[in-house]
Amino acid sequence: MRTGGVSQTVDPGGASAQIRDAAVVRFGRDGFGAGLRTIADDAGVTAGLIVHHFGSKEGLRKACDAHVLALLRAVKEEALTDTDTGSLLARIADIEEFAPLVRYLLRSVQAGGELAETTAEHMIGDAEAYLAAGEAAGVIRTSRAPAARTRLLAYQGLGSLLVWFTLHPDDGDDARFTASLREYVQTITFPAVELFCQGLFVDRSMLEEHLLHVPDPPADGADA
Amino acid sequence: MRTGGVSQTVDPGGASAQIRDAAVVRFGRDGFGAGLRTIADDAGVTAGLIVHHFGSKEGLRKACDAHVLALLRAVKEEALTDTDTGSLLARIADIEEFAPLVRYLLRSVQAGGELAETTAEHMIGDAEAYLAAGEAAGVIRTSRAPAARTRLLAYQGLGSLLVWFTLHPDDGDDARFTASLREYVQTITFPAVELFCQGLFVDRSMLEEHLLHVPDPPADGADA
DNA sequence: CTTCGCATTGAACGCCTGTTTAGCCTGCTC
DNA sequence: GAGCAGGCTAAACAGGCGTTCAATGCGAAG
Repeated sequence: MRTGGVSQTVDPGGASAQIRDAAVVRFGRDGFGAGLRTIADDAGVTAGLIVHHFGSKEGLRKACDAHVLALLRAVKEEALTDTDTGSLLARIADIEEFAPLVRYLLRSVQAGGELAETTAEHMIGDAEAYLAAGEAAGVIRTSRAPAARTRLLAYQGLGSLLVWFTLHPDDGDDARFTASLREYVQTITFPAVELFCQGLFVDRSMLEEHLLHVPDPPADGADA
Repeated sequence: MRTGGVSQTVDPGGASAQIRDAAVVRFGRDGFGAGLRTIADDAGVTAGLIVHHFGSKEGLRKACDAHVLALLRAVKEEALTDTDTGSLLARIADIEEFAPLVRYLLRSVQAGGELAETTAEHMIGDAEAYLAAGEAAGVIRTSRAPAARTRLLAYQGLGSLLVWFTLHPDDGDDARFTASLREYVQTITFPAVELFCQGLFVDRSMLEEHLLHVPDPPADGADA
């Protein structure tokens, strides 16, 4: 109904918004190799109009990037900070309306590029805030390399979600995508909690060995 | 010298092997969107010959998949089982000769498909063996959901490496790729050891809470 | 020496890509 | 009502894609 293209009576935001929305969906489904004509068909317009509005395909993608980023930022504001950023994303995608956004975001991380970096930094920031709050509340252990730990957790959370996403292809079916993410959370939550609570090794000998060999643990994990 | 294409005096394995090797390098560098003519140029042949030998582009990719998988399997046999499969991959890629193979593998995981699944299963198998050995030796804690824990660790290891790989593009420079992976290991090792030794939370209350809500933790993490 | 077979080539094909261009058609302004 | 502006379309363009095909050259077998 929304993507009909023929009967947009209210026309929310004009045709360019409609194109952008269709592009987010199509890019998320098929990746960024999707053709302009396909997107144009989805939006009920022509390929030329896309170029007319966005200059080029890259312009369209940047518009999508900005749109998705802004929308997810707004949504995240309302949600409480979650234990795991991957779980947070999955929970957001559970709201049917936002599934395409999350899918677009994952495709974007998969493909690399500016939004991928922004997303990673964003998740690192989230993790940092969560860890700091936990440390202050006394429920999270302090680390000898806090920044590196933050980065590790963010990469692990985003990365395992990405691997799951890559390995469980939905055929553009939002319901399947949502169900898959739900299954991901269900599969991963318990072992994650277990790992975070009791670690993996029975003693700290390995850690102390590392501390001997590298007296100065990496202070940060930032680069570029 | 090896990829010269003009002066293959010994011709190891024939031209089809040469094409395959060039394809592994080019696919690893540019992704699977790389054109047949580009690969043909790299190998010093024509696009038609590739199709003649491999039937189609997909046939070429499958040949690359099989080749890379066989080669990395052979290499891994020689190496001792490492703590982390990501570290193992990085260490293999450190041998200059194998960097293109690892890059191809990561591209493959990034793109999804059969080799991605095989790789994931492979890493899960490695992790399982490592964890079982550790449990038997009494250095690794037992889990209430061993299979799910194994899967989590494999996904985290592969996923964080993949995110790093995506976020740190080398321009097809093997040295940069190798250096990047080395930096990855260096960045991630300490916080990983710390996490595995002491966990993240100061007590087990969160775990016990989960055990109350879900009296039967997920026995396995397998699907499909 | 001839003949066969196979690796290999270069050109062509049809399709799809992003982009450009010319023109239409609507609605607003004077 | 005339004229202009701009959203929008259809067609064409140049280039890349994977694939096909006829023809070449070479090396081995008879």
